[in-house]
Amino acid sequence: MKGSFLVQNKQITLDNIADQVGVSCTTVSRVLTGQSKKYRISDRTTEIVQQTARELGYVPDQLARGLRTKRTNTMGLVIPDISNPFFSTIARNIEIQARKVGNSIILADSQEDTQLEIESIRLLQSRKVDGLIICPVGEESTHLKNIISTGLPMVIIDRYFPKLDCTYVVSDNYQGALEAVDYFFKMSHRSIGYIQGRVNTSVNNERIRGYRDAHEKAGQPVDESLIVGDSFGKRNGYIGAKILLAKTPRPTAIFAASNLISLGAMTAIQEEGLSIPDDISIISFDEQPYSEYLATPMTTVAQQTSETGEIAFKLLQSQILNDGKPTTEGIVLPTELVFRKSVKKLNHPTSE
Amino acid sequence: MKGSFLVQNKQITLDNIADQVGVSCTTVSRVLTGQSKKYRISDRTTEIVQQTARELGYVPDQLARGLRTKRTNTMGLVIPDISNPFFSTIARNIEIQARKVGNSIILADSQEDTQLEIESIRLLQSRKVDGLIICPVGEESTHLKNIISTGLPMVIIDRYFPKLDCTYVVSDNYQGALEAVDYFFKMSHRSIGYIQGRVNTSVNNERIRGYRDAHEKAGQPVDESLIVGDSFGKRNGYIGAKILLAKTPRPTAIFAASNLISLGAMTAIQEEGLSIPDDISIISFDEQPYSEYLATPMTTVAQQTSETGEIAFKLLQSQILNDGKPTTEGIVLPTELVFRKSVKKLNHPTSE
DNA sequence: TTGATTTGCACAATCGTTTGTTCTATAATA
DNA sequence: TATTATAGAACAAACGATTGTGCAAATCAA
Repeated sequence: MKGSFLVQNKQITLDNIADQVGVSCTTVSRVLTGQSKKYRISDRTTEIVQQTARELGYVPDQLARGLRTKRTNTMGLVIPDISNPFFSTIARNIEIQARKVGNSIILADSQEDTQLEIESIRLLQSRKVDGLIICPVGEESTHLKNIISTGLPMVIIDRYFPKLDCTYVVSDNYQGALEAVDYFFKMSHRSIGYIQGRVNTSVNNERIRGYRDAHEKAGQPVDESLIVGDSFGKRNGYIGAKILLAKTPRPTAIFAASNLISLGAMTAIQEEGLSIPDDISIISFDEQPYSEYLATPMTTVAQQTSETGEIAFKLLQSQILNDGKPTTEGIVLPTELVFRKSVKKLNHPTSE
Repeated sequence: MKGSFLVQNKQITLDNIADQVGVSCTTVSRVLTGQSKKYRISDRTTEIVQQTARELGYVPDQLARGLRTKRTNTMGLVIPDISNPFFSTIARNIEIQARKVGNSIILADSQEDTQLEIESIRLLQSRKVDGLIICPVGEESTHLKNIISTGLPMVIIDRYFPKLDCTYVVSDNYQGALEAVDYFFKMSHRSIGYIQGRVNTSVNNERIRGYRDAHEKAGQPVDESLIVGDSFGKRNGYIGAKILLAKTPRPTAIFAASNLISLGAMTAIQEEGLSIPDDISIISFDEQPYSEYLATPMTTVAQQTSETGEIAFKLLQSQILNDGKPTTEGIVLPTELVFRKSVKKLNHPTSE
């Protein structure tokens, strides 16, 4: 019984409606796209067409429509790891904005791999997305340049490329890092380790710049050996912390470049039998829902993730409406240092 | 200069290639879809066509292709909140599997709203997805029944509907809850609060059943007033915990139905000046990357999120290949109780 | 009544692919 | 040499929607 004679229902088309009403499919199309007035379709006809369309449960075929109009109302989203709350929050807000205006999002997870990123883009192009929102994984940008030359509207999020003529939405990584390290100095720390993310990305470069400038402001030289690490992942946090903690004298503070890095660092700290903030202070980039619930509530550099998503979508949309030409160079969003318990005030500077 | 005379590059089509090579577009199509042998296209022609396709940078138009073949190699994914790590992990694994076979995922966030869920489904249908993976938000299922009668392949994840003839992938919520509450009893707890999620969902029903059966096994009556709450969100966790903690005598343990619920509960516990596990023990559904780093490392019921995504996609795919007819009734994945520090062993039962 | 307008709609091409069928040389067979 | 196979490729019709233009009938002006 159950579904054994199931037959794939046939799709209702404009022609079906046209036949039933006794008009041409042209007329049906014009009615259903709200162009009755423009093409002088009588009120009576308009009424009947709408009625039967409703009765038949007509759903426009976006493939056919897109083929003809060259607009799919679909955008591609390429991010390195959708399971990372930082990105999934961005994704969510992009999707919400998109749906508000009847657009859909095709999601591609590049898995932190430039090759997969390139493939993803190809796939999205073949699906005729109207535009692209992308968080590029690496320092490589020639494939991005290619997209631009293609005329496909694009906005880059989280990272940006100085030489690329492409709208971007990023956090003020420089300011965020500067404030964090400033704060360490204010709390009398002098030896501050930095576990960085992927090197040569704008994100990382800017944060390092902030780290350095904070040192300069404080009149402290930068100890290059205190800058460790090479990715935004948890494992790198663990390794980086291990290295820092093994140094003598041990740094009194760690600045972690991502939420995952700080998680990894916490494991290392725990293993060394040290405690936060008594033995070691820590500030982490990326505010998370759980930040305040950690063993020691974490002082973090919060980025505006929701806003990033919303703004990115709106910029992309305006670029699409502007014939594909960018309407803005880019937007940088301020960060906020949220103070909690993971930084200890030292009584006296630890270094000479 | 930069891009001011930018012109949207024209799309390369089969016809373009055909013209250049001097064959018909039929031939080009057949070569490029690997049907040279089948249609006896000479090796020479095959070679040249492939060559020029490459040179011209041909990318097939999936819209046109889909229009003709009725297959888009695109699937819809509808989930209540992509920013929730539980769902984003599932989403990630779905996407990874999908891309392995050249499929794309259109993401829709229903925002825990049945109305939006219905709209999302409509939108996905109009985009001609080959199938749907959905985590329905509510207890309502008539719109799902409609999809099934439409013949659109679908698999439901996380939740399921007994009366619906649709493949599902869920966790063994009953077993997970049973083990957790069992464990509480083993640790001599007798008064165990349960902060539930959305009522009348299969997830919640099963967990409550586990909660009850564990009581029965232990020969303990269920105090209905200890079952509180009505959603999987953080706010509900806070409110639920507030209510439980205000009771006299205060329950000695709380079972939280989601990661967000336990986060909210922790705020309440903190506000009451209580500490975990000394004053109150807690077990939370959903293992998270941060679970072990919490103020008190959290004992959790871990679900197989990655596997859920991977399996869901594969089931959907096999259903599609099977002419839309389900190949399995459904799959339930075991949970695992991961022991940490948030449950205290009581020395003697607290109640009579 | 005649010509000019307006009203209301239909024709047919088009978007880029796929695919069942047909067509034309050439090679094989008798 | 006449006939039949076969290899190699082209024709043309879809798929479902949009859209510039054309064409009657109805209305109006004179």
